[in-house]
Amino acid sequence: MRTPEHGRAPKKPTIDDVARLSGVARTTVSRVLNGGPNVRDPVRRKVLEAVKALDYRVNPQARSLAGGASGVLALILASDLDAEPNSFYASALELGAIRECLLAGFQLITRHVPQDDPAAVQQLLEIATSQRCQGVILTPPFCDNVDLIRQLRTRGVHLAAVSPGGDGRGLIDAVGIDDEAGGRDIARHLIDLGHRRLAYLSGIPGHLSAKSRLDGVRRAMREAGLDEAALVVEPGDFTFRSGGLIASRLLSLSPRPTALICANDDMAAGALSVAHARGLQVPGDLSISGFDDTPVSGIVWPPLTTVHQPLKEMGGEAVRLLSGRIAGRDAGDWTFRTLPHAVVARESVGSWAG
Amino acid sequence: MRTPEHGRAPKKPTIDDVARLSGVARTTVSRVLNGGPNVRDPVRRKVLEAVKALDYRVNPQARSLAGGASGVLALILASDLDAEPNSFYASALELGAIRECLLAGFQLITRHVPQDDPAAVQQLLEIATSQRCQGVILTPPFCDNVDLIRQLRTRGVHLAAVSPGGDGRGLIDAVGIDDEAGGRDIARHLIDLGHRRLAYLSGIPGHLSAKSRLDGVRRAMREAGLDEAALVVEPGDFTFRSGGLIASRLLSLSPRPTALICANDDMAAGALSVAHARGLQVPGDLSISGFDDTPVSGIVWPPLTTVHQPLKEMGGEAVRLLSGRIAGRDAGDWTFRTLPHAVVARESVGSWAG
DNA sequence: CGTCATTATGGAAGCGCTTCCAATAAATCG
DNA sequence: CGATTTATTGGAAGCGCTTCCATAATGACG
Repeated sequence: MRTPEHGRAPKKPTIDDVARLSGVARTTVSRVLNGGPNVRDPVRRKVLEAVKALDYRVNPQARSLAGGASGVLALILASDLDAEPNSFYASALELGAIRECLLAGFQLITRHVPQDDPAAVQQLLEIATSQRCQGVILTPPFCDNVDLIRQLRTRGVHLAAVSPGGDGRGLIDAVGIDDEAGGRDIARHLIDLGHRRLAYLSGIPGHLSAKSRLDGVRRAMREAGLDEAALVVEPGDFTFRSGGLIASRLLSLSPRPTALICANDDMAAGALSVAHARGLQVPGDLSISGFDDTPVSGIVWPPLTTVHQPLKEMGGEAVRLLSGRIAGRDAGDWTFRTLPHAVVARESVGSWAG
Repeated sequence: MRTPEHGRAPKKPTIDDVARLSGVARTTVSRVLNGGPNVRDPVRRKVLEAVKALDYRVNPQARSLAGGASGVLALILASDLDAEPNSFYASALELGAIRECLLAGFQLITRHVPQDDPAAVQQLLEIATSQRCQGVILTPPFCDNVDLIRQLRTRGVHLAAVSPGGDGRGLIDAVGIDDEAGGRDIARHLIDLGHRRLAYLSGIPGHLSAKSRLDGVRRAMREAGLDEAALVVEPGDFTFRSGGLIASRLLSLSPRPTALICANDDMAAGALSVAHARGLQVPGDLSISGFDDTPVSGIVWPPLTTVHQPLKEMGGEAVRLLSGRIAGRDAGDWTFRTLPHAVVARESVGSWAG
């Protein structure tokens, strides 16, 4: 186990080697390495030279052990190991988080946890404790699980949420867009273009922020003087498949809706496929809008009109919130950081003269 | 840093607590925990009970430090932090690798490294050494970089490759499909359907396995008695964007190709968009095939005929190869494990009577 | 039963680092 | 310029675990 057959695993230099070479105590080297105060410039320089000469790197395992901080953050995503790989939504969040972790010196582990599994909470606690995570980033619907939040806190883990629903906001540091406004904006966009028969393809029930989007859609209808009871709402689960399934159902209605507002881009893509399969022109016969502005919206034809969410920034910001708490920089009330959203008009939505 | 304001970071039990409670020595507990030999059953049981009673988890940092093995593997993917998030290709590989890591008790870190950056090699070495990785999984085009392989080996890192090109196979444990056969199969599929004017949208130049696919396409043409010089080959970079760009160029040719063979699904999706934009019917006026069978192929319209690659299995197998070497189970010659591929016929390819 | 090979268990020394605390050098001040 | 502060440095004690080596218990055997 110690000696690979090929390439003789060269002995790595330790902090003591650096100390010896630069003629100072180990403590001083540690101070230099960690940007501690009270080190005179010539000493610092000497140490840094030795570090370079030896090509020394701190051993993160040793540092964690001694420092009592694992430096590990976890990003918890809802999904299933056996299901499709990362949706773009998850990837974007992860990318933003990783980048920030690199900067802040944290290590990020990403875990996909089945959302409807009753053992999910247990599994999550297991991840957090067995990896000795210092912080956990919760995404919907986990971030809306008050019990889970409490249990993680009890274990001394710091928490941040991405797009928590109404309740979560007072309980946890969080980042997100104004979902209600997002829903209103996209609906108003459609209404302004003349659409009157709208349908909403929603995500999973427990997803509160997606619920807010629906509230926003309803508000837009009220504001436009439309009967919000006329809005057809169909529950889905954010997948391409469910988007298609729901769309099939909706397109058999008569009169059929002229615009489908989807809770995310994947569902919109599914709806789009069904429209194509039925020979409907998009947007001529039917308009379809997505949500998130993931790359999916640019890949399908026609490209999706959607609501942009700055996912990478959201991932990064979540890490920043966490690192603030961990360092003890921030204290006191939970923060909710609202990031800007925007309707991105592409070709999947057109005007309706009906 | 030690005392979060909320939730008082309860002191976690250590191996000594377990030892004390079960009335044995720390060594014995360690033995039980690591499945060591020479522990009598009653003792083992006692220890396990104590573990459960205390809800004890080993501290991975301490274990690494003492054991001299970080337990960290790295998956290196070519891309750019600022570019689009993980393509599905990368995600699938990652997913497979993570799953296997969970089983084998390793921790996986995924890093996206810019492929054309001259500093990429340096960056890679930095990742491997600073994280003290025990093993690194290289994907194209990194797995074809002989110099990189050598340098990592010198540092005592174990290596495995996904889809290395011809050269890489003798240098490193690897997993992949028979790319040449994949290329031949998809080309033959097209040829059998009557297509004669074929074009190939290739990936980046250094990507040897994609090169093999092209060789396969050529072979299929030869075998069908076609002039392989008639194959138009256009260099791309595996992105949606480049697929579109190249397709625009190709579709202005006259006579224009009747089928576009793309080096991956993303490029095929890009080509598909351009075809739509030009009002071409797919597959009526033009057939388009992808490669990889990522979810993209199901999302676009019409769904892509493509070559399935078992990406998740490949990611998992790479980890297995690595873990075999690390444990010293395997020794001797490098393994190349060939996994099955398959042409998946969907709607983006049709017959050509021309 | 004594003897020797086995099998189980425990003691103790680190792994490489941070950090508390004491010690020393430099700076400040009346 | 001696007495205090204050800025720098070093010593030493662990962090929680694995592992080498010694010791004790058990089993095999004639």
